[in-house]
Amino acid sequence: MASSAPEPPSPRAREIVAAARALLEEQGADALSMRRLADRLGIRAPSIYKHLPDKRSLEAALISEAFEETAVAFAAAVEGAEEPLVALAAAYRDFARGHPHLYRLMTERPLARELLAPGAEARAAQPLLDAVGGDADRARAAWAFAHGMTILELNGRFPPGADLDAAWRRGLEALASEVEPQP
Amino acid sequence: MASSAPEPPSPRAREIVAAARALLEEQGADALSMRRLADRLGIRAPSIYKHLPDKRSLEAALISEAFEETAVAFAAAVEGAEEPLVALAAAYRDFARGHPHLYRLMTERPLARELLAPGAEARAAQPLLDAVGGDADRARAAWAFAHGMTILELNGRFPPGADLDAAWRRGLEALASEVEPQP
DNA sequence: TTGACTTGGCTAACAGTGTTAGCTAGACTC
DNA sequence: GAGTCTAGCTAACACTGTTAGCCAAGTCAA
Repeated sequence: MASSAPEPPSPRAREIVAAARALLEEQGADALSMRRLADRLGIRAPSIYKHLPDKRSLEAALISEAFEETAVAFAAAVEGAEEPLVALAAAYRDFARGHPHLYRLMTERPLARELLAPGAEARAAQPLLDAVGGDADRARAAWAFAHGMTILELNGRFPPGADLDAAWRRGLEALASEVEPQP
Repeated sequence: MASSAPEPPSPRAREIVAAARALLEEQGADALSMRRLADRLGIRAPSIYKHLPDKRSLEAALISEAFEETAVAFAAAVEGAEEPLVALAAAYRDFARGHPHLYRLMTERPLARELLAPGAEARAAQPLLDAVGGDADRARAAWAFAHGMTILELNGRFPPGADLDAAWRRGLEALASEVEPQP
């Protein structure tokens, strides 16, 4: 039933994924075609299928890798921070701005979880849960806010002169504190 | 320099856009190809180009239409509401759940603003600005939160059992009130 | 050393995508 | 009636992901 257990990638598969990463980051998702990827590797597109079952798994490998990187970056940002949520938000935004195409790939479609490295998604999410003291509702609201700000900015959806730093601050202030129980 | 002024669509063009809307809503973005659209209209794909310059404009027409619809729905939701931001958020979420493929089309890529009906985007945004009393920073933070919750839900990114109503409430409570100036 | 098997390339091909060029039947207009 | 415009058509191009089948080179066991 599961389409394919995520076998540990061979060295050659890892080379291919690395080339795909470079291609994606340099030229965006539209440029990440099997033929262009093969070109970059000096081989023909069908040869890629000797190492990876299909394009979905290639993308899943990129996403797994990105989850591991964000897990490290976010944990470092939260560690010892005075305002963990603010620090985490800054790290989140930095990652997305530094890797816009990768960030889009990670978020814009339903996740092929069965193809990801087990636990990668959870490891990336852990620093946020820590930052809000385990309050899952607050964590989800904060993630939604951060993702919304990020993707709307990446997609150029805010007006040109908009002060996005101010909007980030406004949202984080609102979400930073515990909510008092309703009287 | 501008790729093409958005000429007022001919009646036939409007029929084509209507068929595209139905196709999109029923079967999703992947199904919205020029050939499948032509099939539904009983013609061949190249004939569509007699009425619309390209697929981008077709999508832009769908997005314009959706902006007009949301402008009406959101204005109605805010009008006379006790908690305008909460009412607006409910209307926003309802629209996205009722038209998930259309919502994705509207938000997932940079907007081809030059192809949209002039003012459509602004009309759709106005109710939010009203709901937050003209505070642009709060409006952007609220939009980001709502879009984040919406698209992460549509993409199945929250864990299966997650109480999203609670996360929505948590975020809206935080964003509903003015922020007191920092002491 | 030889024979068998595996690895990792290759070409050719298929069905699908958006799009363009060029043809034409019919309707409309002077 | 002649000319022109409209809205369809077929054929084709350059792409996309993917499969089938071939083959040279390397590995390994008898």
